[in-house]
Amino acid sequence: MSTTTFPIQLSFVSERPYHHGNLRSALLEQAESILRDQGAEQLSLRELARQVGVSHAAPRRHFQDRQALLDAIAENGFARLGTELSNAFTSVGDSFAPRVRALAAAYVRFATDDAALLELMFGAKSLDPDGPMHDAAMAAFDPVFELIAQGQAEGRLESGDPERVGMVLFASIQGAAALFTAGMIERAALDQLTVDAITYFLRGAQPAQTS
Amino acid sequence: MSTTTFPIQLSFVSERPYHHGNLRSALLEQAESILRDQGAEQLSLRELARQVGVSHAAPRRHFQDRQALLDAIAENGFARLGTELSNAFTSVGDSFAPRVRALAAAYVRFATDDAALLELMFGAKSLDPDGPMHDAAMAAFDPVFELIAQGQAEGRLESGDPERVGMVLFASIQGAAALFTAGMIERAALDQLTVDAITYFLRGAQPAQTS
DNA sequence: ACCTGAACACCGTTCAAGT
DNA sequence: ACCTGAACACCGTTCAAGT
Repeated sequence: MSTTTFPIQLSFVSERPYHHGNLRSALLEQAESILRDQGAEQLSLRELARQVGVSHAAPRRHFQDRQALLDAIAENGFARLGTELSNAFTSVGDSFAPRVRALAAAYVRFATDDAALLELMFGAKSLDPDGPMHDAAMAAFDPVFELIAQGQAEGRLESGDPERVGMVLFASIQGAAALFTAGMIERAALDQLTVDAITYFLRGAQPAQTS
Repeated sequence: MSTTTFPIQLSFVSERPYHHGNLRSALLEQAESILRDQGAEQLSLRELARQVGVSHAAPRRHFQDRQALLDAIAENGFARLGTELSNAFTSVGDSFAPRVRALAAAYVRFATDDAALLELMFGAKSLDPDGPMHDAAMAAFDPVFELIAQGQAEGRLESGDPERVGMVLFASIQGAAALFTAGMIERAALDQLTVDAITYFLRGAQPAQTS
């Protein structure tokens, strides 16, 4: 009779002995799954502990309170978003316009795949300037600003602080995803909106006509 | 000895006898105030009832559950947003560009004045197509689409479904406000971003050059 | 070091009963 | 019609105690 006969959510990540050494990651993993399926409001520490198979007080060792757990999830989210944007940037050749489309598509995919996570990430108060998560969050968007710099170097975008120029693109894509996850527009309208937002951005952010 | 000696939150709206006839609006008003100050998560039905001076079961007569209260608040929000956008549209002369700026400014003001309310409005599941609140929500943005139609009629915007064209502007302004309320950018950056979003939209949505 | 069990002060929701 | 009070099944958080 081994001690772990029940195949309780082994999940993707690990097949280690459980209970000792990786409670923290088991909690995070399960919490992310609940978040995705039920939303942040339905995420209860007690239920989470139950599903992972520990007492309701055990999570306290790893997360001081509910908010600390949510913050940790959000931080994971920014890390994953960063790698996904980075992948999109490098996996599509090196011309400017396709990269813009790939980056926007990657962001929209991330946002719509796990709307509750994105909401959590943007709801995290720790995001504000000088907050502990601000740098990690901004780092995720580095590929966007790098791309803007490329567009400027190639004369396709007006000059100026890449963060300032890129923020316009970022805001419109973020807004588009928000309209979809809020249910205001349907999937097809989101795709159309994404294309339009990119088109208008590229035309609107061109250097002033010189002829 | 009158029955109402304590001046418990008389608030703005009414000075009617209280307790009889207007519990519903008293609850809504107080709930909106709590929402603005503390956020939706801190809004407890029991505490709300306490503050309004009724038993914890009394709200049930007017709101079947917590979600119904939140939905009602969101609906009020869309109504108020509608009138504020409408006011912005009509209170600034009738030229196109100033109207765009006024509308954007009004939206940003609404969003940043009461971020928790906007989050609630966009979080309301009842927003999706065929949901009970979708029409009321879309109606609030009528001034935006009307303005787009004006821009098209004056040859300043490319033709096409005004909803499609306007959605790009709407998304970018909404995204800008979201970046601010999330704490990612500061107030000054939001103002700059709003200006840039409008500029890029106006240039990018121009009819194709014909010469 | 890591986890448990009991305890405390809250919730939302329901329902019989009061006026 | 509108509200109350008790009850139920949950919470998050804390803390002494176990191994």
